Amino acid sequence: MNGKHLVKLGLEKKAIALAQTAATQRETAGLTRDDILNELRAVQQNPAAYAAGGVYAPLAAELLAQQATVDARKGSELRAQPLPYPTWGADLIDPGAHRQMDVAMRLPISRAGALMPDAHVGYGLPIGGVLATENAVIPYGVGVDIGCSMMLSILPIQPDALRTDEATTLLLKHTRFGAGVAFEKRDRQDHEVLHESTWQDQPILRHLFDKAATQIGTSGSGNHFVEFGTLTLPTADLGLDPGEYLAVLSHSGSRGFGAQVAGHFTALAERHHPTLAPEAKKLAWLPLDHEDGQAYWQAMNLAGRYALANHHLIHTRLARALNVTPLAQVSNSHNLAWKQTVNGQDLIVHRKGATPATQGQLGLIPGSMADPGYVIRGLGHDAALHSASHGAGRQLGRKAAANTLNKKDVQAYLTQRGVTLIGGGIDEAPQAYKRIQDVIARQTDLVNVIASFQPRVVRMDTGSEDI
DNA sequence: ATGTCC
Repeated sequence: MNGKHLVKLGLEKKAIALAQTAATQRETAGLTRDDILNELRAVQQNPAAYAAGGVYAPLAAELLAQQATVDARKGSELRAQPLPYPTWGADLIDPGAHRQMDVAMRLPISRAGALMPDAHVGYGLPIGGVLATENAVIPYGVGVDIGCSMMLSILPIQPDALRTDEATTLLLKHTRFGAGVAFEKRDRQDHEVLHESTWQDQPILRHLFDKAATQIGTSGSGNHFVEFGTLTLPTADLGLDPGEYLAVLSHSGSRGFGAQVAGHFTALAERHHPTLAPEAKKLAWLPLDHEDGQAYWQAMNLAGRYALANHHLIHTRLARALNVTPLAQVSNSHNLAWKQTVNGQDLIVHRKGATPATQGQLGLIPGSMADPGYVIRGLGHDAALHSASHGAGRQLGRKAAANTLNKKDVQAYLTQRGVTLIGGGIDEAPQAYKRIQDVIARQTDLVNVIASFQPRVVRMDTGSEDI
């Protein structure tokens, strides 16, 4: 037996060496060359049958590994051309966001997608991107802040009945902001989400429980906020008469817990797809029929419930301090994946900075720290995968905002609109965002606006450079 | 988004 025979079988370097070793043993056992070659062909045809043990086991293992690599590469290959997808407000969207969406639409698991008018560049899927996949979930298609969401509480209080200084005191006393911020043990908040048995189902959830328990009820950094403002309801809805109401609006996420879940499963997804093209690396996915995909799905949904619980605690404390019960509440997640039927197919719809907007569904689209936010009802637009924008969207990146905007202009903008700001960084300046009115105008076929909310006293984290 | 590597 020599190398030539083995090359003829179609074996490669490492496999040839293993085959040679096995063949030598079989020759010693008295088999003819033709018998051995027949055995080798049988191993090639069905390596799994020989992997458990015996003289051909090392060769069989190598052949199985080779096949797995080939399969993985094949399963991770991008389409030559992106599937087409509709865009709302293309005139407001920079080319970078489209380039990212194009890569997402080349994934073999992608089936449909849409770009919302607040879209801008993010990690992996662009912010404002909606992506429907088959039997797969993309951790970075959901984003780092899993379950990031909005909540509005409408209070039985006239807007001018709460003075600005009173609102300021309440926000300072009852909200906590900043990366890494947690409550002291004696101030720790409680919520039923912390009592779910889900926390015991995975090592990473067990590990992150303490962090989650100490951070629940806090707000993070960046664009997260809690604010008092005036809600204007032009026609009866939400079980309320038309009129003006004092309201609390918050933007918050799943804090360190969600961020670490996202990091863990993104790394896991990348290991699932080692041959994925570099431009799609941050779009690595987990199959939902695999235990890793199921684990992400469970952790993601827990982070979604946790983020909403976070809002509830913030709103409950503020309402209690005012000695009132909210008349109505609206909330929605805008960083999450949902099971949804698309064109008759059961798919996974990722919304990364996009508001679910199925027919009649309530949602919240905030503007900026000084511009109005809107309560909307979805119109269930099929091509938008029943979605809308999640806000105004960035016009300037954080660095660009810090470099081009100055405190004086931001203060003037706030003063003109009668907005008091506690904390807040220059990178969150209203001028860093697209005009919310423009963004809303580009999606009149996706949502109906039913009420507007003008911020009055806003609390955010202290940014790298204060305003 | 997150104490930016559990």
